[in-house]
Amino acid sequence: MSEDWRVMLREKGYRLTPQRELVLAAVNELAHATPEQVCARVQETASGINISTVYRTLELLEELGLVRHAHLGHGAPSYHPAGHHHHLHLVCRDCGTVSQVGVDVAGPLTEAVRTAEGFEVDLEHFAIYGRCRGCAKRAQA
Amino acid sequence: MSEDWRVMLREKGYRLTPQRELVLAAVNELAHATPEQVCARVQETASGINISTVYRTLELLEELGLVRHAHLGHGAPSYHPAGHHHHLHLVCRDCGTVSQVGVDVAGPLTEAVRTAEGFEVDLEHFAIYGRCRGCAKRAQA
DNA sequence: TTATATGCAAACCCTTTGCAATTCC
DNA sequence: GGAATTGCAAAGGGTTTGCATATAA
Repeated sequence: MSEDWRVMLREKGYRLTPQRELVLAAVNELAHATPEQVCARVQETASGINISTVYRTLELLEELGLVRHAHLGHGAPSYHPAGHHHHLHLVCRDCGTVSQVGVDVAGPLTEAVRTAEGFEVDLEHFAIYGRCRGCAKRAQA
Repeated sequence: MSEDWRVMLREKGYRLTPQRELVLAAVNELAHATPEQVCARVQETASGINISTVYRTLELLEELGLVRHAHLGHGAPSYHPAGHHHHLHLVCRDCGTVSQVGVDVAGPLTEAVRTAEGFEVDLEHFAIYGRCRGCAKRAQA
């Protein structure tokens, strides 16, 4: 499975470039990273790479199903390997901490919305906002 | 209740300005609007108002609990009156349509996350991403 | 009177685009 | 060789900032 994507690239008429390999490797290593962070990582190896190449490459890798992105806040999105097992992101409005929970907690909501609206929910795309345990305690004090 | 906020403003040491009245009125009338849209609406009455005043005022009104904002997509946030009864936003990844459902569908998720993580969920802040009925059908075809 | 609020212009962050130069196949 | 890809620089959307001017209280 690790080499398949090079084949996939070619089959779709794309070319295999060092930049594309490095960007994919960076996303895999960093697990959750903004385009800026991916760029910084790649520049450790290939100092010449440009931020616009990173953006174009992330878009391509996402189209190929190799990476995905999630919006965890008001800033830049976060890219992660598509292979990672699924999880929701919990973002604390006060301290900004990001934690994760399995998608299964969303089962009833997903079902309810599907039944009521015919809408297919993808809760992984946007973070779930709220207050973490510590900040919730602090807020009610 | 409609005039209370002027009192609240003063008590906190803020001043009552025409700009603040107009921005609040615009949010109430538009129900869901970006800062840009609020600005445009206010300019119908007071052509001189500046976009930075709109940003500053929306922040203030939110601090006072008079308006709230939600992130419905990658673009600008959407401001709405705080009084409105609560609802979640469903955003279709394909056609972009925004629909609404009551907060109650989120009950089980809210409970599960609270129990498991001590995290207090606010599902209204970020939209729920996915595919609306029409686009879901189209996608599987 | 005087501290707060405004308008303006400039800067900011994040992202996209046009185009000439480069590189993969 | 020729099309796809890159780097660069410039522009774009959305937002924030510093500062002089205006205004509510």
